[in-house]
Amino acid sequence: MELEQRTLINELNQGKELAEQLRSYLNPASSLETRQFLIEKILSSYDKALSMLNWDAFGFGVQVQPTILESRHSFPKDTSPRTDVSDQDQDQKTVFKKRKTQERFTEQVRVCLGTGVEGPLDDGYRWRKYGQKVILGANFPREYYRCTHRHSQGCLAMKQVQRSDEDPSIFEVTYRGRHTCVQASHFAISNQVHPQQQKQPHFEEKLKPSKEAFNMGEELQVKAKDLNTGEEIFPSFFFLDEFIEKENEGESTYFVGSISPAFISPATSESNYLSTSPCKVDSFGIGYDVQAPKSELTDIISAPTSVTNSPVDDLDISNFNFDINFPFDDNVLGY
DNA sequence: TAGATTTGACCGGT
DNA sequence: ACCGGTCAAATCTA
Repeated sequence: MELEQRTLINELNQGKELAEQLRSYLNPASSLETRQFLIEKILSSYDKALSMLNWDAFGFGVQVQPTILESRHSFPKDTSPRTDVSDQDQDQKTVFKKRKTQERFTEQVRVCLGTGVEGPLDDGYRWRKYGQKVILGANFPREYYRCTHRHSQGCLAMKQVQRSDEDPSIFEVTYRGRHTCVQASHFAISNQVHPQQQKQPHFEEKLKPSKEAFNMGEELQVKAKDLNTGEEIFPSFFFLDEFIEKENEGESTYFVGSISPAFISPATSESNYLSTSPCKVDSFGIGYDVQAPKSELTDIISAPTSVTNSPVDDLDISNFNFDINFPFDDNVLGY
């Protein structure tokens, strides 16, 4: 808390000083690069400060600028982050009322068996398991997860994972609430995030046989394209290469393609890269597909399967440890 | 040592 | 009373 306050003040002060520096460089004699450099640093400082305020780390109870697009269905107001420990008792009493009113949706995640994969693949968010329950009539226990940043950022997103009885290769993942946290991509900018944030989600830790395949080298570039707009999405948490709507027994379904083998193995062929077949097996024997009802999926902002609403949209990379002395050059700045 | 997981206890809804 | 969901202390792990 104290550290965050100091960091916030530091960022704001830095922004002010840089703005003053910039003012002194406004004469035509100074180079364009210098001015551009200063502008970027100023923006970076303010982004960091605003990001911290968005976390509500100081209990201001306000969001400076919503970082997540509003859902068409509004979420309950009372699910805002808890800022007072003394609220815990009352929170405990009202938890079930909240549960009923909270937005939720379910997706099915298929994982090919016999590959050492024992659970759904990483969905891009960091989750903390808080419970496991044997469900009546179900062969497999239900697992309960909440967002790792529940306490640090007041994020109330949760999910349940239930392995299907009929098809053990299918995991039904039910998401509740939406992410209000800022999560760094542990794939794309893992070299910039805090060491604690670099730790891979537990699902990935279970992928012992294929762990090397998931080893994100710094040189590995991950790109995804939204086929609807042709727009390139980068970085992507989910490495989705397709986002195709199809009709399925009268029910509209988003069919999200398999994890790109290009992600798992950059050396695999391009034909695999565009595969959408369920449980596509790549050279490492890993497959993945996701299905969710369109009507629900589109309502859930935090839905990890939503390309347009991936956490990346909420994440300004400048928020994460861009050192103030980071040597921006013209290429980086894009001028 | 901090953060994650496990697991029995507890709670509220039905 | 039963069941699903959550808590929290104990334990694990990097």
